[in-house]
Amino acid sequence: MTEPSADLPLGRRSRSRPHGDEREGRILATAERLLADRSLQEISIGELAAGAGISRPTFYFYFASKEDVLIALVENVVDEAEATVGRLFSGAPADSAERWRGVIQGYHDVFGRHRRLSETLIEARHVWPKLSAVWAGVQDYWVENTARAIESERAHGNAPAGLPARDIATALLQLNERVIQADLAQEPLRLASDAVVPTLLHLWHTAIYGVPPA
Amino acid sequence: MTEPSADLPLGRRSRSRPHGDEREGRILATAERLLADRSLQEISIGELAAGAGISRPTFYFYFASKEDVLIALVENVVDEAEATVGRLFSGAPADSAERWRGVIQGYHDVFGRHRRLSETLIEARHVWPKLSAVWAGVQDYWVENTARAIESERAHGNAPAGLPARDIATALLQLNERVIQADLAQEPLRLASDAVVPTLLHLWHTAIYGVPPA
DNA sequence: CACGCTATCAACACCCTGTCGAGAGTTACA
DNA sequence: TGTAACTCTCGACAGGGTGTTGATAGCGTG
Repeated sequence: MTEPSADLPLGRRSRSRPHGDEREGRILATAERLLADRSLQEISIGELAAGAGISRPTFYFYFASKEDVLIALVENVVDEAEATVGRLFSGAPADSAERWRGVIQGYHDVFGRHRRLSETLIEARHVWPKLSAVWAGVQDYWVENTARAIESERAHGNAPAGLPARDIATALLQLNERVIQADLAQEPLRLASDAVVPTLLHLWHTAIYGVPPA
Repeated sequence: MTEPSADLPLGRRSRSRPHGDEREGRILATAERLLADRSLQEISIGELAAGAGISRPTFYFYFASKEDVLIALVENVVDEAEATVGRLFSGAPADSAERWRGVIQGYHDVFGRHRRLSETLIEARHVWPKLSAVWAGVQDYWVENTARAIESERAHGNAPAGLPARDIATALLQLNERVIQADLAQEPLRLASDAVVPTLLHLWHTAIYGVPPA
């Protein structure tokens, strides 16, 4: 029994809830608290357990790994982002430049509101495959919406035809991700915080319409 | 003596070379070989040492850490990139669209030629501070050159004035990094390999000139 | 009240890192 | 040529992390 049996839902063990839900919440809260100072790699499962007032083996009763803790944390942020940005895609766009600004600003705000967690997410994505899949789903949702919006602008004659809308949308969202990441992590080479949204908007607007924003 | 004395060059111990240079080369070769299958995090120093035919403590005679091995490896790729792309900035640009295509293509080719190593570099950047500093220097060199080229296009009346050239250059290079990373790592959400250069070129061209490439 | 389920943890096996100290081999030169 | 210094090597250790096992305590329910 060294390898995990792949036919069980590995995430957490049980979904009945006598009162162990509180423990679970305490583990999550501890993780978010410790994340303020150190990366997830530097935080041990022992610390997470101690912070929640349980022993290390008990941690494994609630989560199969650190990765699962992170995923649970990330799901909240993702929900928040969809609530903030998703709205902008569904409503009728009054002014298109304003719509794109809203998308970029929203993306920037949500990540900024959970700075350390977002940083952790984007860094840890490459290390943990399950997290990677979760994040890919989120990205796909945004690319899909963006591509549809670009096509709609083209159909209305507001934007010229050109490269596939989905390709442009993919590149633009990866652009956002990287620029915002550099900002969050205060990387040595980054845009000044207040230049992030204008610069991104410039790239989005020229890429979509062929002209800079008004 | 638990903490390292910070006044020594920690990278390697000595610079006389009886024949230990060969060992050093074997460690690097082993690292590059093992990197083909697994991430650097998954490769232990014991394996690196075994691959080079030495014991684990002996590894520490040549390198202070795995990070230093990676940095040594990365320096080669960086030199190659500067040789390929740097040339394009110094020569007089015949056709400007061609020049930018050359920059993007060069960037893409060099990374593609060292796929796994580039992937490792970009993922590991966040984990290891010394590597992070090395990479920041490289990025800065490219941003500087790109910003100068944009300003030169503006001065010649080929590109309109607008946002600070350095901000645009920073965003564009981060765009490249992220899009190429997704391609190298075969992330689920990525551009098709042959769409990478055209799409990037479109974003660069519209961002700099306000119009799509011819 | 006894069975099953939730919840808990001490102890274990294992792997990884980095260091210490004792040496073997080589060179340099007195 | 003997010895001192320097290069290079590794066994053994200390310390820390992960994930599992197996024993156990309490709770609810038929």
